[in-house]
Amino acid sequence: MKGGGGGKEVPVEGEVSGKQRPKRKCLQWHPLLSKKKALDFSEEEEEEDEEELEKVPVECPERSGQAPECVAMDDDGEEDSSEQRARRPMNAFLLFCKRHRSLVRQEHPRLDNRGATKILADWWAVLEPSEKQKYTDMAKEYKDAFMKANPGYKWCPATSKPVKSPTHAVSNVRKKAWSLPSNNTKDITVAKKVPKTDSTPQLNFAMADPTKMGGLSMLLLAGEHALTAREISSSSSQSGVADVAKHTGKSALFQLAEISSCPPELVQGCKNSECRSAAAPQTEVCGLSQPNSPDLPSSCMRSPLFQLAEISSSGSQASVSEVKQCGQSALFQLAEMCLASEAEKLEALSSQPAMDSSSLCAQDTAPDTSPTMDLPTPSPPSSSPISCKKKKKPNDVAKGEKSSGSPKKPCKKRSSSGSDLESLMYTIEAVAKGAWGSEEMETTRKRARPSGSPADQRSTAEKKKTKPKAKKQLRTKEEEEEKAEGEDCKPLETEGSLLSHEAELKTECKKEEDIKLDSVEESEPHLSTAEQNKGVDPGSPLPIKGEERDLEVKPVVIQTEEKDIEPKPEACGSRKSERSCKGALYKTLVSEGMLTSLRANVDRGKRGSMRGTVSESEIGWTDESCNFSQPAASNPKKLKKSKSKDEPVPGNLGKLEEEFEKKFNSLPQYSPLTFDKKSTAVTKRKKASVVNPLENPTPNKGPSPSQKKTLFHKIVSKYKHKKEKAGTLDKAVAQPDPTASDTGTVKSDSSCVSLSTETRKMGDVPVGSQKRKARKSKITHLVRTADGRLSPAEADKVKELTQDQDGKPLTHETLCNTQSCSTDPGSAESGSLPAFFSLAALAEVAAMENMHRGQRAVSMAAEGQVKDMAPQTPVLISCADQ
DNA sequence: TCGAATGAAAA
DNA sequence: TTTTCATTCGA
Repeated sequence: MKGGGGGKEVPVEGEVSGKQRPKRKCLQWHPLLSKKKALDFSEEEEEEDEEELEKVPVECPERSGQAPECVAMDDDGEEDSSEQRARRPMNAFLLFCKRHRSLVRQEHPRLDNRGATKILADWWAVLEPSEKQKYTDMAKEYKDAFMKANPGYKWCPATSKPVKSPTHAVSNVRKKAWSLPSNNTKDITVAKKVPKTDSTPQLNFAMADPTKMGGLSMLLLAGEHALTAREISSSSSQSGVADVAKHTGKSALFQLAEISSCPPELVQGCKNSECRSAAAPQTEVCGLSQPNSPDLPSSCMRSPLFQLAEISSSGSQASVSEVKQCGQSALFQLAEMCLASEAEKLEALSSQPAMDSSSLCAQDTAPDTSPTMDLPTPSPPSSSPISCKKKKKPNDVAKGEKSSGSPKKPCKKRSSSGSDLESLMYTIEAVAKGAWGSEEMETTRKRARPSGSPADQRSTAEKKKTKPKAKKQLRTKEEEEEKAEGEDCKPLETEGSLLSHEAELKTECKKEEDIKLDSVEESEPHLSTAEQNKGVDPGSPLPIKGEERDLEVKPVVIQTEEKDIEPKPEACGSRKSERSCKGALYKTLVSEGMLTSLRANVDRGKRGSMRGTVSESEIGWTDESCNFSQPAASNPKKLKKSKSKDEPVPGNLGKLEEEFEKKFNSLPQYSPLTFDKKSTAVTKRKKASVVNPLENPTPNKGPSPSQKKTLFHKIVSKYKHKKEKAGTLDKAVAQPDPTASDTGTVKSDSSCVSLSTETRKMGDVPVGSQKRKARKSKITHLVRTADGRLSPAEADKVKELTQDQDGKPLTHETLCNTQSCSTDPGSAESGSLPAFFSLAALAEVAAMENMHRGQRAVSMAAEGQVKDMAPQTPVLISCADQ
């Protein structure tokens, strides 16, 4: 340990830091440090955050924190003492690994890091020079920045430490590595704040804890909202809720939700009290994270919107048990209020019976629950944040996959509850209007500004004002959902409407726009798919629903929470009559639930849980795939943001990191498919199998499904043409092309072909240092014959894969069930598109399992043939599964 | 704590 | 030329 202390200089606070821990030894260097740009965000928020952080005694860094210079200082200090050393900057490969590991893990949940690393190495090897160049440049830039920050930095600290002892230290440091970010953050924050608080840095440091980081990052990423909320809750007094609303543009409701959810609130409210135990103020994040732990990872992946939702939900989750005590009340109340007001308006309209919702919940729950599991973990909070992090993750994973832990339910509900309310509101209105389509949009907008509505009268009026933004967000979701419903009739329109919604949202929400958009985008596909899968019901019921709902609306909301836990067959039964029309509520809930699950899965990035839920997988991939397929690819921003999720980066840094992340994110993230295509490596195949399904969904975002099909054909045709030229196209890198999905696919295809040749070369050619090369030879998974046959070694792997697939079936089943419920054989088309993606994936899997040729199937899929197959195959599969 | 990869820097 | 170490996180 360090002691840094001594060395450190840290003054008083240092003492605190003194406790600190060894972490400091290696501070990670963060590019931001050098830059230290302050975030755009209000500093205040940051400060508060810091303050909160501060509470935690952190490390010494404080000093470093004070000024950017400090960074250098730290570095120096580091030199002085091993303690402070900055971490060496990551090289291109590491950056690549960092960026893609999650993907690999997603694809191969079972795969451990080693395996993942191997795969990554393979990918890296396959990666074209131009592509690599990006990472190389990034690494260089990173290094340069690092060096600037730490002029005297020596790669090998002091005398090479004897491997072990130093190593240990290092290892420790590594884990703490995050601390570095924290430092950076501090620095950054410091730069901003420097003058203000010395202590702040310390806090940041605390944040540094991986655990916190995750949580914070999540929160931060989610948006300043959380921060804002904190401020508010914290009573910083600086900004009132209204102010916050202004800043964030959030709706009051939203804010409330956040607050309720937010630890800060808990903290304040309960701060000293038990709540804290659940989530300490500093730990708040942890607290959140704990419950959300699964989320954390996901958060990375998620879009801001999701994060927000999570936050709200998480808050509730975190406290789940506690929440009841502390948190939820406010949110729920608000929701109720809103509902009531709207209900009044809509009275005529109607609401669905709780029953339906419950039933839906139950369905959703299954999938969702797994991810949501957070609750169980909560206990851990007491433990240090770090512990929380790791522990939780595992838990999450475990839970995610199977679990059905009771606690989960609450989470879901909560998350859904908040949004549900809004969604319900919208839905109701929409129903009343009777038009889900474009009109809905308008409706939602109107709602957004509830002022007009009678409800305004209520105390909620204020809230409403603020709400609009939040509502908008929700709306988007709702709209999507609604659309989804409507999709039954008009699938295509949905997208269009979404787009329009987005546009609207943008106008209204300045700050959050991006985030929302992202979220929206993400959500859209999910929702649509989910809804479709579920099989939405007949549109007819809608009107009816409205009527019934009126009365029950409130109850529904409340019930929702309670019901979450319990499926409540009763409700289903009673309302079931309406069953034909699953209420919009259900959908909403489901959709939300889906989202939640997705989030968790996504976050996890790893685990097979994703596979379990199609939607989840879709989402996860979506993000990634987006890069490829989406035209959006051109817009790094969105992608980046979404990607930001990927990076678990520290919450504190949030802002700073964001910038850095942007850069980092800007780095192309290649889909497994790409690699697969490029390299036929078996491993990749596996991924591809998974990926394909996932990717398919992605496209959804962009073009409508129908369009996709068309595109597909186009692509195919293009592909053929291009193949000839392929050589040039080899790169097949994803996103770079603005052209979007089509291009991506095409590229991949072309790349595949061309790559195959090159790939082989690559494979043959030694990639890295010769040393490594030797090791590489060891790598079996890569081995593959030109034909695609597996080498013996591969065979083993294949087996493994098969097994993996075996595991997947459950997922499929679940999907199938869902679909079956929702989809009627005939309904197909609307559902088919979304469903089919997932199905396609399933089909692939099935193929894999059944076929020794699985490989081929995969390759096929990769090429895009799958798409053709997908529609049909899925059905078959579904049947089989069932 | 190891390991699996690659790369950069130091020894 | 060889070592370290950077990231990641399951065994």
